[in-house]
Amino acid sequence: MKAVFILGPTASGKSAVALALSRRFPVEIVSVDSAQVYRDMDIGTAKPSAAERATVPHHLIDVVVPTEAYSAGRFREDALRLASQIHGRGKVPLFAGGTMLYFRALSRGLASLPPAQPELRREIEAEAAREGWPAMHRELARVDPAAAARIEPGDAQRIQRALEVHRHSGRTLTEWHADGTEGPPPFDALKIALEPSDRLALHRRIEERFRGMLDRGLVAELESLRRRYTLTAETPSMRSVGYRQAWEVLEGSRPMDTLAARGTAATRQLAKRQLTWQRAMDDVERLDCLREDVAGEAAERVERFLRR
RNA sequence: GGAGAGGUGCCCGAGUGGCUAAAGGGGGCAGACUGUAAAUCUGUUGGCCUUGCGCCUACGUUGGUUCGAAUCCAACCCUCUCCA
Repeated sequence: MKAVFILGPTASGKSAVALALSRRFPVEIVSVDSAQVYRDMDIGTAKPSAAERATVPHHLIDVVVPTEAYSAGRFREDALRLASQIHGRGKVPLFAGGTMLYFRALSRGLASLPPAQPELRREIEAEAAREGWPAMHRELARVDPAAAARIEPGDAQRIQRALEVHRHSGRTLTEWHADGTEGPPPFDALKIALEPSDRLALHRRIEERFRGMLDRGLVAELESLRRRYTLTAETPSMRSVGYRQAWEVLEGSRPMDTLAARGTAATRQLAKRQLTWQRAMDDVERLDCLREDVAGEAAERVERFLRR
């Protein structure tokens, strides 16, 4: 069993490479993208167009509504299930995207942990609102000193998660982690990482791309999302790059004319974080995404890999 | 032409005599990261080096008051608002 991974920061041209590969090899594309999973969020997540999606099956796009929450754990399950279905059809899954935690969850596995408990999260949130996160961190230090030592007192999200796991299961996060992870998936993967040889060139591309999103109506898309769904600034989908900045404009807390600059900066930061992950990965083939013929170079690797 | 308000580090912005290389935010840079990850958090951010309670440069410009000025005074330059 084989699979191909194409990972890279935003605006590195992953989708184009994936599509090019799909014309030469019997693949189905599985998106590895924590924002493209949301239905009706099309412009800001740079989803492949309907026409592109018609040429080759794309999976894990539009799988939840924007009010829902997705997760790394759910991604792993979905991805493994899809991989086996695709293999069953005699094809090769092509995982393409930029959510590095999802890639990691897929290739190394996660510790088996209880999933998110929305009611508990609300409960913890309410307590934190009363007593402050430092107090919650102290509580964590009592039940799970190792986790508390690892997690910064200001890191509300991780404190919440650690307390949630403990309150829900009676076992600490540290104990769960000690059980180890699920391990690698049941297939061989060729991992191709797209990396820009020149960060500034990528930054220019990002700026152009974000302005393009504004021209195509990112703000109008968000307005329509707000009409159709019950969303808040804290809804996970609304915290994604571009939507968050546009949200601030619609709320009046930021002037419209700063949107392009703020959105571009946020996208740059995203790309940087993605690259940090990528650089730390081993067993990946690195290709310069700025090269004219990246797709061709990627195709060569895939050719060799599939023939092996 | 007259009356006000204002010019601070890459940007925004606080600061009315010493504790100020200058709060805070943004941006930049670096780092952490196990079911929210396009998330969340941490550090750093004038220059130089012999890395020192060091030297230099810096709060529009020039000059002045003072032991000491981003902070007070004068003149000048520029920006904005209102009146003509």
